[in-house]
Amino acid sequence: MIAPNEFFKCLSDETRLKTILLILNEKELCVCELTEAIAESQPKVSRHLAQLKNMSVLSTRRQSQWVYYRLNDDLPSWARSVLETTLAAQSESIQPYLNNLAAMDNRPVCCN
Amino acid sequence: MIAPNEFFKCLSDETRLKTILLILNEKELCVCELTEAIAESQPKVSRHLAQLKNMSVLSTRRQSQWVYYRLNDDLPSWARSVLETTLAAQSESIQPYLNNLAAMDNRPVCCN
DNA sequence: TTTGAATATATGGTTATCCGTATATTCAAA
DNA sequence: TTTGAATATACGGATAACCATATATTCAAA
Repeated sequence: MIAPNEFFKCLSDETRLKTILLILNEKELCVCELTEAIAESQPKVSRHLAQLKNMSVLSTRRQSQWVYYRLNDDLPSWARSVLETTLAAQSESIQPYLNNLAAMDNRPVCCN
Repeated sequence: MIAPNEFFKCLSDETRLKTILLILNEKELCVCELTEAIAESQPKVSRHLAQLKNMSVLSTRRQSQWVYYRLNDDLPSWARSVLETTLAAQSESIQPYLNNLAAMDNRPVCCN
């Protein structure tokens, strides 16, 4: 049961907020997809994702070499609602990152 | 036009989040009311309020000796919606602070 | 015009956050 | 069983955030 201010702390970093909104938009994404989409270093992305998983905001699924992150199913409904509201207001500003995703070479094929 | 992650940073501190939710619930509150409600030092409360005003989350109105803080009317609707959602989910946990307010001695009378 | 209540700010110190770089781990294909 | 791609973590250093304490400011009543 994440405390509200702790949840907001998760959203207070630009990199983390971007990744969360992209994941919310795409259902699930692996680390290399996110790294490509937001054009940040792999360790930086990975570190923030680990933090979000640790805070129970995200959960993971391993698919051979790839680790897919998605929203934690147990996220409280108020928190999910906050994210949906934010995504709706930011749909335009995340478009460039979605474009990067679409243009990605050798994008792993989700098979599950 | 506050950036979403900056707005969430405002909510990431427990003291700031408490004050914002109380203000949202009560329409407007002065510094001494907030200080009494959440039982924190006056400089601490004042500093956080100044920060929230600086970020355009709150606005102020002077009433002789008292400075009343309220939500900034220009707050983007997504941000206001986030706050409403959070307040609805936290109405129980802010109750003790509302009780402190109600029990406050020499509470300034709002006359405007 | 002095006094006291309400509020704001300055100062210095402590802790938390974030980052780049380097390295470790895991897994599957060769 | 070695190699390379994907991911995770460790380490140091820089900056930001937060706080307690002390002091300044503002205003109205005396």
